[in-house]
Amino acid sequence: MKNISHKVVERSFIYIRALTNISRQNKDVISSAELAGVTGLSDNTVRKDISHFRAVGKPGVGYEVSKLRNVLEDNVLHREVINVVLVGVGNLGQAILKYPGFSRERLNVIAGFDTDRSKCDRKINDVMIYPFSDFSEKMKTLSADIAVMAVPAISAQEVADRMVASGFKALVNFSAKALEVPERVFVKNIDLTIEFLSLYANARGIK
Amino acid sequence: MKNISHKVVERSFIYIRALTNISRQNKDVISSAELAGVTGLSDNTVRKDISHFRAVGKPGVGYEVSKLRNVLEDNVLHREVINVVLVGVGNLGQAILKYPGFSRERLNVIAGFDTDRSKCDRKINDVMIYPFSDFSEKMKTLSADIAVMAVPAISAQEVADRMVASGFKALVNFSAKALEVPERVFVKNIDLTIEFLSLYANARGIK
DNA sequence: TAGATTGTTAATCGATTAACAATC
DNA sequence: TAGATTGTTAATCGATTAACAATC
Repeated sequence: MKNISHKVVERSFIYIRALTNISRQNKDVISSAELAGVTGLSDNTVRKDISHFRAVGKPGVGYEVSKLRNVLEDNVLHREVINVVLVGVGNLGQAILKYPGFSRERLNVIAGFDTDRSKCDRKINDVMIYPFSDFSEKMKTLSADIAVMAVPAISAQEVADRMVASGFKALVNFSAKALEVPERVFVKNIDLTIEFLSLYANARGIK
Repeated sequence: MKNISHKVVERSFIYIRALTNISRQNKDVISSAELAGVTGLSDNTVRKDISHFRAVGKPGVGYEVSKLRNVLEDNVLHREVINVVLVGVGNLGQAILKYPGFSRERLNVIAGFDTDRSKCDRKINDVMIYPFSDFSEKMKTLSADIAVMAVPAISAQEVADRMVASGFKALVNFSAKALEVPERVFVKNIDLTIEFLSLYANARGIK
């Protein structure tokens, strides 16, 4: 279980989801080529990725669906419930609170925070929203794994600092700000504007 | 302007945005090291990226901010207005319709579509929502560059097929489905669940 | 057994980092 | 001029693809 790259981990979750669908169709065995087909990857990549974990396939036959899923889930911790807190309950924040995909995969939003008091002290989609000024205090009683920032770029660094101070090691940053955090903290930047612009540029053929 | 990778294009937009901020501070010249600082990249990467375009820096001095921005904008087509259509006006779709970052960067949502008729024939954030059954017909009169899919995985392939049939070459796919499209069509997959799960796995130390 | 498919090693490809001569 | 910084080439690193012996 050494030196598994972020890309392999990411694809492992894609395999897990595909295998879940496949087992619903009462299919017990799948080849790397078939799994590649449904995930849009190559059979080489599938076999290579799986080989990072415990060998579980049968040459000439393929992979037992449930066994492969178990091995992958064990290795990427898919069995655990992941608690998420959200800072910034604007349009994007509320969409995240209501995102139907999360609960299916054990992602559990346990609290929201906002500086706008009119949004606070009520529930959205069963999730309580608190004033951001209470963040550090609240986090003493809540146990969370990931913090999501759906805040404007201007306040992003300040929010990140508070999260780091509260001990978060994993931040999702939807703002346009490049966050400065200690090396031990993992930041996933999701910048919709950049994604859209670069997709367009690529499709228009900058190459 | 040959063989510019997607990553270089993406970072070019990040540089453009940083340079816009910097020029507001009445700073005329910037070094690769300074630009690296504000974008969270390395000075080597900054210089290497810029070198893909027309040389514009002065050894010993740095880059003229406005000139560098112009060169980058020209090369990644940042001057153009990009028209976007949205299919799926659920929570995530509505957040996209209202996303404040888009208009600042010339991303212009021109229409929304949904199968739920109760969402149709009205405006959300000034954008008209139409029944998805009218998609192909409507697209004959609208001119759009990017199509965004914020629909459930189950209907994603069908929606993508309609978009391809209407001539779209660039799709943003927020669903969990791996889309099958012709090679000429560019797909950007943004799967929030996978992003969150893999961030957590990485932070927990799968390595 | 013959055919199919794994697990793994080697080859390729691409991206990042290092280094430094050129030059402002 | 001396110091600073570019543009570019070379070195390194990592990820993907190809290929095939092992084996079910």
